[in-house]
Amino acid sequence: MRPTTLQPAISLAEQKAIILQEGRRVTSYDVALVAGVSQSAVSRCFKPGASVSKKTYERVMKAAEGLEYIPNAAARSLITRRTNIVAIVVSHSSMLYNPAALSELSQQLNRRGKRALLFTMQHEGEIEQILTDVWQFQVDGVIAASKLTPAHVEEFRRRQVPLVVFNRHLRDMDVNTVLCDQFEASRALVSRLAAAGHRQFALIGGPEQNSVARERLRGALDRIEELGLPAAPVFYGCFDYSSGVAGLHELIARIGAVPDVVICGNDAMAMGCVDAARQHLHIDVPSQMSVVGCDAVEGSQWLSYELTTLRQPLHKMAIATADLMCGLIEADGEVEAEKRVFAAQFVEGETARLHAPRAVLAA
Amino acid sequence: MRPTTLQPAISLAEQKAIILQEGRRVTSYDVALVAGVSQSAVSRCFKPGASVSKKTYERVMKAAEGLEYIPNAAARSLITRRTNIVAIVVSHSSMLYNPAALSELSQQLNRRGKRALLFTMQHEGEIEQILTDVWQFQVDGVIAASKLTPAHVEEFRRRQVPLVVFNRHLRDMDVNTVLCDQFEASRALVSRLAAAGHRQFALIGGPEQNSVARERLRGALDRIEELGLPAAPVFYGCFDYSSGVAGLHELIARIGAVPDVVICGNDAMAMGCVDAARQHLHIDVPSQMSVVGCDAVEGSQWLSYELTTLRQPLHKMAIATADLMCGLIEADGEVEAEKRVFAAQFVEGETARLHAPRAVLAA
DNA sequence: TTGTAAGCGTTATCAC
DNA sequence: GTGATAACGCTTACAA
Repeated sequence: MRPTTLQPAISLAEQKAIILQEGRRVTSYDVALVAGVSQSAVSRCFKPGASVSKKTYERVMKAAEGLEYIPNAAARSLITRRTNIVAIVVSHSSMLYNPAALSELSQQLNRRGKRALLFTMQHEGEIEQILTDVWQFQVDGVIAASKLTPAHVEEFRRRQVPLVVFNRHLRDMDVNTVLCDQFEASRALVSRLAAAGHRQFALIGGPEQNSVARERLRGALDRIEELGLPAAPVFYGCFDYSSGVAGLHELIARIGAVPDVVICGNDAMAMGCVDAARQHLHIDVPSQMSVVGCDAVEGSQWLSYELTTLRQPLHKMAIATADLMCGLIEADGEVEAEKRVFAAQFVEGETARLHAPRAVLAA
Repeated sequence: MRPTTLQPAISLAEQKAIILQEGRRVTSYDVALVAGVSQSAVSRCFKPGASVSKKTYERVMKAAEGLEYIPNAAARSLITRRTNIVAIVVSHSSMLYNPAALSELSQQLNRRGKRALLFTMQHEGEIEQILTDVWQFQVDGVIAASKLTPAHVEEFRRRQVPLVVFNRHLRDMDVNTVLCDQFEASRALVSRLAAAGHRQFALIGGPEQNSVARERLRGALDRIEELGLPAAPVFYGCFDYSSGVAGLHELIARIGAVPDVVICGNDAMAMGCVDAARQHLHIDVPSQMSVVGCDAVEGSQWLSYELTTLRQPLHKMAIATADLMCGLIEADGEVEAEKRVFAAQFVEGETARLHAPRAVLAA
């Protein structure tokens, strides 16, 4: 380290010239030199709640401003073992189909003094590579909206990196989780639709590997069986609009008739299904067939759709996730894994018939 | 630093136990101890293209794997002055209304070995706070999709942090920029619509402060005037669906008649406008009135809308942005500011009449 | 309250 | 090729 000789304070302009000439960055040492104090005094001035005299503080701050000094986070984190960075791991598709979630998460983290390091993946398989990077960057924690194996979770524990799983159901894993109870929501949805007289259900689900999509399907199928309704065919889509279009055509072919109601794994597919019904097949929605989505994204409530759907309390979930994460970072050690489960909110919309018709006609 | 005594190599298990007991992280020093080499040898093994013998390399890697060692990026960046982190500054609204842009950018950066540190802002005013953070984190560069003052740009230059402005028009500023030529696209759009016989234009723009929105308006107004068409009233919305609905009502009130065509600053507003026309006002689109959007987002091409709009080559723009940024980081010094301008692609859709009717009737 | 000095975990520059 | 050793810019005992 450079000697911390305490000279009577060099002029700001002089020091600025030196820095510029040497082509280096402004350090706390430069500030100390100009302010005429020790380097550690400068450091203390930038630490909230440290003991510094008013006089010292002012001289340091003046010098710091003059030099446009800003502490180097890398150097700080090296010793504090905190980066104030939280990684968010998210798939390309959840970003496209539910951008609000990422936006909310990022905002809630920012509000708590954390920054979001974004990792997007095309395929869930890229997780290995991403985790290697995550370890390198020494992030304070990871918020994952992606599939994780027990081995991955175990590695988080070993490395003592806090992990919160967002909106994924990691069955039987002891891991912090914030999610919406898709299973229960789907069950309740089926109950309500059945009460309105719907009997033949058909399902357009998300990708088979996706845990959220799976839960939604499971809940619906579970309740359909429980109620003794006719078996519901399932079409596995990939969350995009065209899956909804293709799904409806396929399901009708399989059943050999128009189903009473189609439950879709997200809104984009539901809107595809509505459009296919109305525009390709001239089926009136909801009088001839009901369609239900999931997520209540922006466009789903626009006049051309007014989709019947389930809204996830994204804002609350983001708050819970950020709180949980910050708690874990503070705790800095063994804490019981916590699961915060939220209920989905039903959005009535205009694409499902929710009351029994005057006279229920048997087909 | 700890002494680098060269003992004959300690056993992996033993060293693991020590680390666990001391509760510290695995360092290159631990790996060196187990592999029976110097710490600097370990460092070299993790630097691509460094000169190490095969034998040393293998011993080091074996020890590293056994200890699950991963280099600490903070320590590395302290000396290399590279963090491999690029900040992306983006407003809440562009994230919601154009999530694909962020997704593409993040992906292109990842592909080039850079990570994206995400900064979202609610209001463009938060930029000050964000920049302070950006300097702290010593990011290698910043991609900004937000308004910047000349003072901000100057600070980037002073701090020698590469800056690429994405899809914003910073008039008269010497700054790297990747954007779509909104002005020209709007002019061309008006020309085409005028050729199809539209005379009375009306405009629903984005927020007045937003530079992209402003360019779109300017281009349209410019060409409308040039063609000697009737003055077009402007409604300033805020990029959301309801602005489109409100905008149409307001514009019709102002003109005292239904305009021939409404040009909207983005797709969400255009879809609002289409819905308001069809469902509130019973105006047929496009036979009685044309509506044009901008961006060609996901939902705009769905059957219920099939919006006439302008597509920005987002993928290409993201590639250009990432390339430009990486080039700047490599160059590490004075480079001429570069502006890469892309042309918007016209999407015909079904909400605008694009050919002159058989007989053009004067009102 | 303040200054001294010892790290944090790397990379880079040397001799050997 | 390899190992000492000096940075990088900061925080934090500890001594004064």
